[in-house]
Amino acid sequence: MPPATHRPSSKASGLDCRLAVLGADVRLTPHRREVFEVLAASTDHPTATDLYTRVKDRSPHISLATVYNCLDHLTTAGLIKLVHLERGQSRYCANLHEHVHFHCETCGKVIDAHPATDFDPAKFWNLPAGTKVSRTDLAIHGTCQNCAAKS
Amino acid sequence: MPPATHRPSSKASGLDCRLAVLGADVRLTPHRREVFEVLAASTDHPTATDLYTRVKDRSPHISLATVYNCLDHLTTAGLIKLVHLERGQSRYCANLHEHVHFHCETCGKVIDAHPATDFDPAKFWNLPAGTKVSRTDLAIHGTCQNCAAKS
DNA sequence: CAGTTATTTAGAATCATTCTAATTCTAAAT
DNA sequence: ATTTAGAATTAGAATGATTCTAAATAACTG
Repeated sequence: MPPATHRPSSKASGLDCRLAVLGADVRLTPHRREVFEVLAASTDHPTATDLYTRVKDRSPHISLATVYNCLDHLTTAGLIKLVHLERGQSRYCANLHEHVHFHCETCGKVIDAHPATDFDPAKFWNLPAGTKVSRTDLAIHGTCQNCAAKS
Repeated sequence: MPPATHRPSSKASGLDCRLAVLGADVRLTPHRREVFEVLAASTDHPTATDLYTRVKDRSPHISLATVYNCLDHLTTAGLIKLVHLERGQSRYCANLHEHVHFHCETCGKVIDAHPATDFDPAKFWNLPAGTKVSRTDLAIHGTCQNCAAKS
């Protein structure tokens, strides 16, 4: 094994690659890496406590405060997204492709939906002149396939 | 003055008119009416505690729990909208015209933006077959005119 | 290696919201 | 007008999510 570098994050990996591409400025500590990896492996838009539970399986001593802290740093760095769909816990998402969230009001499930065609919000809404857009969040609420079939 | 009817809400007014149009099913108690009126007169997407403060000027004995309760009923009835833009307090909005929310990440201000052209989310995103859409919430985050000018 | 800075931790604190139980109000029936 | 059942309101307690604090640990810089 090669000698350890100062930063555990400086090795080549999918995550570092992503870091490089995005020019994100986070020090990738082992905990941050783990939180990211667990989130990236999740498709269910987990909450902070969901992630805490999952990460504890690998790092039993991690604290909830650290999970929040890691999530904040990863969000600020643009490596993950924070999603607010309803009252209560925030949810997180590691899908950085352009997408929107479908939220089932019956079972609570959240599904990523990808664009069928180009979408530029500035084309559709009259924003005041001089407004700078940094990101858009579209949430589509309704009933999912499964729940619709049951009723 | 004509004799009082059983329901104070049964008189003609802008609000009743709206109720009739929407076929909403809420008993419009004086508190609910006041919460609605105060929200309708606000353009700043107030939180529950903002509204509590404002309504107290007219009804000093109203409780925060009642404000929450009124807001829940008005939301369920479709008379107002609940908006989740960031972590923390929910915001409310009495603008029922089709619109989206622009959120300034610098000053926190929320501005309604109205459509420049038709917008049908189903045209733009690939939702699973069988999905039923009940509503869409688009939040555009960025820097407002004022804040952009300052920096 | 020593000094400085960032991260992590456990637990306390805070904030937003919901719940509870008692009370008051409303609408309809007597 | 009185009674009744159900809904609305209240104050305060309880809950849940998140943030803060201070101490301990780990990582980077010179």
